[in-house]
Amino acid sequence: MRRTPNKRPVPASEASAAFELLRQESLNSLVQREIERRILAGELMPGAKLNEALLAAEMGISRGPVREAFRALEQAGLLYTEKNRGVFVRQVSLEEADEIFEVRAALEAQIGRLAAARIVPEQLQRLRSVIKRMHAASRGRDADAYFPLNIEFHEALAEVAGNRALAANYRRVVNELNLYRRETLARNADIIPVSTQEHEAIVDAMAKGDAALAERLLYEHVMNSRARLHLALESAPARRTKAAREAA
Amino acid sequence: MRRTPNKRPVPASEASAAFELLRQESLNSLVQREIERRILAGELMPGAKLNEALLAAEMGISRGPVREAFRALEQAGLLYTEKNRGVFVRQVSLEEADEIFEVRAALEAQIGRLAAARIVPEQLQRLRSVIKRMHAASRGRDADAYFPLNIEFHEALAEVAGNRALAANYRRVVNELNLYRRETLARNADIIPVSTQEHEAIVDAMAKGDAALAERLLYEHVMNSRARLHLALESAPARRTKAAREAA
DNA sequence: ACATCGTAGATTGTTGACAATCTACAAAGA
DNA sequence: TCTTTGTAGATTGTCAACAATCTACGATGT
Repeated sequence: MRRTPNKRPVPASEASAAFELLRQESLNSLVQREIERRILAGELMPGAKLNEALLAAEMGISRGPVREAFRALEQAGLLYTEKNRGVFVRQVSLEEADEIFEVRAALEAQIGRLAAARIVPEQLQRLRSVIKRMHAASRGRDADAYFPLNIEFHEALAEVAGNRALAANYRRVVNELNLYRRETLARNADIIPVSTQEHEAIVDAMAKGDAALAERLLYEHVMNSRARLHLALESAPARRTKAAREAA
Repeated sequence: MRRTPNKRPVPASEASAAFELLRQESLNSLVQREIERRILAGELMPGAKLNEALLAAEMGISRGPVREAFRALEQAGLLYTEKNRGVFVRQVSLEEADEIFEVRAALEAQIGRLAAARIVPEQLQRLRSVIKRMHAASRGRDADAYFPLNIEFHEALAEVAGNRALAANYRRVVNELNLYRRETLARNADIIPVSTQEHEAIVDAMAKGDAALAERLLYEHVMNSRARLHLALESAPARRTKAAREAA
């Protein structure tokens, strides 16, 4: 590191690690990951404003790298910029979410098709273990436990498909979907048993090596998720969120 | 504009236009579009290095906005950065291109499904007009005329599908595919008649409102394009490009 | 009381300068 | 001749300062 008036010396044990880190990562990529983490963790809600100077000060750096990270995250669809007014966490409307679900369905269908053709017993076993834990969460009606399992399941599928470009596109789309009202999305315990059942059918199709079936089941699974979201919105109406109020 | 020591006064007629432009667009977005244009126009070949200071000087601005544009284009998949060495136009290998074709196939299939359900006579007429011009290019074996028609056709389909998120994803993926050896891709006159025929079948399916057929035909059309690329590579082997040499 | 105007403070957009790293090339040694 | 070392120039990474714009709020006039 060079010219670091605000950083005290670091113990040698950390020093080499920090050295290696800074050797290949520049500040803007660190900032980018940190902001992304805060958004996905829910610390930054959709519609929230990000202050350049404040963020830079928090991280002990200047505004340049922060601005670069902003541009990358804007392109990734997580932020949007209003000139001379600032950058904000993107808000995804229900209409946009509906559209993104259709993109996700297409990508997941392709993931299913490829994964069914390439899956090996070891990977199949891992998927079944996830489903086993899903059943447990389902019996306990434990939505907080189910949510990460759902992510793990689809993430594992994306890996099995063995197509890095496809997996990267899938991840970006899912990230965008998470910008739709984080707090109400898929936190409904009622849908867990149905969703688990669909997951199980998908794995069964893959065990049989039935690519066409896996493709169709995954497509329908995504579109069913969308339908379940709409259903949940109708039954639990108009609990307006902070982000939604700020938008209005 | 403020503090412009290197820009002479502008005639009043232009002034208001420039004023309105700068009112909503910041420099980094202008730089971003300019670089994107140069890449898509082939002025910047895959593997080429972009010099921050040089680009900034060419456009009469400082390096800050240029760096911001770099980060956005990096996220968009058009550039990649090697720390302390610079940014380069991304090179897409044949293996990557194969993967991206599978992503494109999934997206186009979805476009086909949706477009078949939503297309109106006016849009159908426009597609048929494109195909008519394709036949003309096919008879004349005019690859230079066919290439933009192909883009226009698929672009029109993406519009008909009526899903902005899907169209945006489609465009990014196609842009990435164009980074695979621009000079050899799809410039082969032999494939024009076959490709035109496939396009025609797709439009026919949409005219019938057969979503499932349109979906399948578009999927196969993309995968056939991939196969035709491989075929062309085998028959016209190892004409190594400047970009490929630099990569080695 | 209400609307309009104007000013002060805060925030973003852009710049130029400095530090760190890389690259090319020449000098020194085997 | 070949390899290694070292140095100068070029290029990237980061920073701090300045300019332009926006926002909030009070003064002014009706």
